[in-house]
Amino acid sequence: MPHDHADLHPGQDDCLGCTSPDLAFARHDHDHCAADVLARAEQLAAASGARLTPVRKRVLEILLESHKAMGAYDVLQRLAADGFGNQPPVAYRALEFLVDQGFAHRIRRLNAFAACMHPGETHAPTFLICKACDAVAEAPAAPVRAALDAAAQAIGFAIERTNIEALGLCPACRTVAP
Amino acid sequence: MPHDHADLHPGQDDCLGCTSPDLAFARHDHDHCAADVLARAEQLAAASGARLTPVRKRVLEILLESHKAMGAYDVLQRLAADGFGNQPPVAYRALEFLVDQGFAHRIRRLNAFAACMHPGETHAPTFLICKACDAVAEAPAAPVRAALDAAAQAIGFAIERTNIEALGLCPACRTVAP
DNA sequence: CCTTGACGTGTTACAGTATAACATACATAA
DNA sequence: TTATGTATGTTATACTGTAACACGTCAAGG
Ligand SMILES: [Zn+2]
Ligand SMILES: [Zn+2]
Ligand SMILES: [Zn+2]
Ligand SMILES: [Zn+2]
Repeated sequence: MPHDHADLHPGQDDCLGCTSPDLAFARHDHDHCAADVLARAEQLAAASGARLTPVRKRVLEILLESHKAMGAYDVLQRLAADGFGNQPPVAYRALEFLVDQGFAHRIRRLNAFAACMHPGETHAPTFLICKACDAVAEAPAAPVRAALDAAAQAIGFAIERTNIEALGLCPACRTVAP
Repeated sequence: MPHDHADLHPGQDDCLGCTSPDLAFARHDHDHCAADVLARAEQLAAASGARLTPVRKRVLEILLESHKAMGAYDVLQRLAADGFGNQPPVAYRALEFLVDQGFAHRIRRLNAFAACMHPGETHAPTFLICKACDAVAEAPAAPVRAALDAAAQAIGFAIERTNIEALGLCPACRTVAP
């Protein structure tokens, strides 16, 4: 989904940075980053008939405020402050919707949720979680998934869903604390 | 660690089945399977100085009763029935020890724990979880881990620990419920 | 011998995560 | 209109995990 962007270099016809895997770990124009993902999610929802209601959209906005994963109860606090319900199911249901639609991912290692940074694109989510700054990036996972599929196929196992998560240090935090 | 096994074919000098990844999904001599792993764990503990105390050993035995993952509270119930403490920390501490020693793995998708089926061998654990029969197998993961390392290295991320889990249908359950 | 310190176990109490079940509201369709 | 499906809100409860302290054992060092 091409879009205008003031910072584009001459001859650059799209904001390539928006889909870069390491963007989460680098300083970048995150307002643009988040707005772009939100717009794409809205388009996808409209196209598929999925109802991105106020609560659900608000939850996605909240997740998109940073590249960190948020616990359901943190999301809930924000929702309550915005006048929505303040009971756990309110947050969990909205999060479940977003996950089902592919607009968010569940990071099981953290008992938390993160906005999907490239909704619509089919991707076997693979997460790199920085233990120092808590940022979460979706890494390019095609080769990982292929290797996993091969291992499964070798023994006749049919994979339906995967959770691939790696904990470590992002490029920025590595240099600070070796 | 070679060992005697009555079922070995002539010319077979070790129980190769014990390390086969799909063993968890196939009918097999599980008593032998579990006893073998337990013996290996005991040897490793003795060699490293790690203290495989009664509670810890009992927890490993409990995990080894099947190829399924068990929740900490299920383990705890069993411990209590055996006369050990019946408070959560008793189970969690023993499980933590086993995980630290590489005698068990934590399956985050299930909030549960499973015995490691090849302790001592360095392995980046990758789990195949059957959603029908709940069996959990550790798959050969070297290629998966290599692909993940490559993806991480490409953006300068230093991986420390990984959780790679796949949910699906095992060979046996596939044929029953397509 | 006795002390000291490390470690393992047991307990209380609590924190954090998640869901079941029911009530209400609103949309759309028959 | 009435019915039906879906979304939201609420109560209550279940499930998962940890902090902190008390007690016992054992080995090292006085
Ligand atoms: Zn961003
Ligand atoms: Zn970082
Ligand atoms: Zn077995
Ligand atoms: Zn199965």
